[in-house]
Amino acid sequence: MPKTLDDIDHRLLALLQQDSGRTLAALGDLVGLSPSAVQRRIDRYRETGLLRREIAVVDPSSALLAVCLVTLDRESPESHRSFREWVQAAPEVQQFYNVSGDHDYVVILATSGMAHHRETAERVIKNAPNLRRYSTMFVLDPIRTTLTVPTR
Amino acid sequence: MPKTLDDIDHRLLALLQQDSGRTLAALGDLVGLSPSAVQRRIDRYRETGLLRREIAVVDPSSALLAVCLVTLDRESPESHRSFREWVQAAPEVQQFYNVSGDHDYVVILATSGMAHHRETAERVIKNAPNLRRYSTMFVLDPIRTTLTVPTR
DNA sequence: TCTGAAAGTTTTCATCC
DNA sequence: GGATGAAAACTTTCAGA
Repeated sequence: MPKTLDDIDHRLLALLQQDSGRTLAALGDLVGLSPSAVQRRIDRYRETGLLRREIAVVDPSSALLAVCLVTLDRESPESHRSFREWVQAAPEVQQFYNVSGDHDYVVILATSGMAHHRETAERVIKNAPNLRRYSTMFVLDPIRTTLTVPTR
Repeated sequence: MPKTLDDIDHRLLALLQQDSGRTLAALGDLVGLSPSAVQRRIDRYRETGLLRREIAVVDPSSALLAVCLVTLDRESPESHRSFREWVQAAPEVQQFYNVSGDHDYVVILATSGMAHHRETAERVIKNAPNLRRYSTMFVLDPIRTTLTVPTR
């Protein structure tokens, strides 16, 4: 249970989401806290599950990104379940959302090029049972790619 | 200039994109290299710009995510430029792609709830000059949210 | 209960082989 | 690519507010 976060917590979380490579001392300077106080707060974020992990970000311009919109044929739970499992098994699936509206899923594929993309789309999406509709938008320019979410 | 990456580089980069919290010793064990050799490789990734930074990942289920598809009215460079600037200025814009196909842009908004979303969509997107079409898919379940890209 | 400071431990960095 | 010593960071503990 995340206890109520104060203003310093929000600033700290925003900083960590932008760049977690800073030292505790540097973070402390930025928010006005001692390094140990900063560390205690970060520990709490991890314990409560608010902070999941740290990752290294690779330059996305070296990859081919594609946003795929998927609609399945029916609302049968089995077809959704098997579709999810199939998609989740693919390492090329960078993001995978169940969404509201005309489509059921948004799948963002990250591949090394068009040949790899075609192979992946074929294997991961087009082979899905009960696939009704499927469209692809290729990313021409990844203007911003973050995972930042607001904490308040 | 990324020199040609060998197999160990690819494995190292995959590990770092999954979780960069590991020590050099742990990484070395996983790929069969000494800690200092691992460090040299990581330094090279940073120098060449392949590795941009490290970030902390906050649990996305605490936020309201929305995938917005945007089409502008004309191909006038000015309207695209001003739209980009306007969108880029908003901290709620988690991802922002220029894409091929019927739509011009995909914008993923991360907000604290529906009230925040409506305010943000109004401010960031609906006020755009030359906005032709705009649709929103709310994320019901963020099944996978990574920034992983293939390195080969 | 939370903060800040200091001691002990681990990791990282630079140089050498 | 590996190994070593030096520097830096992190973790733990403890005293104070």
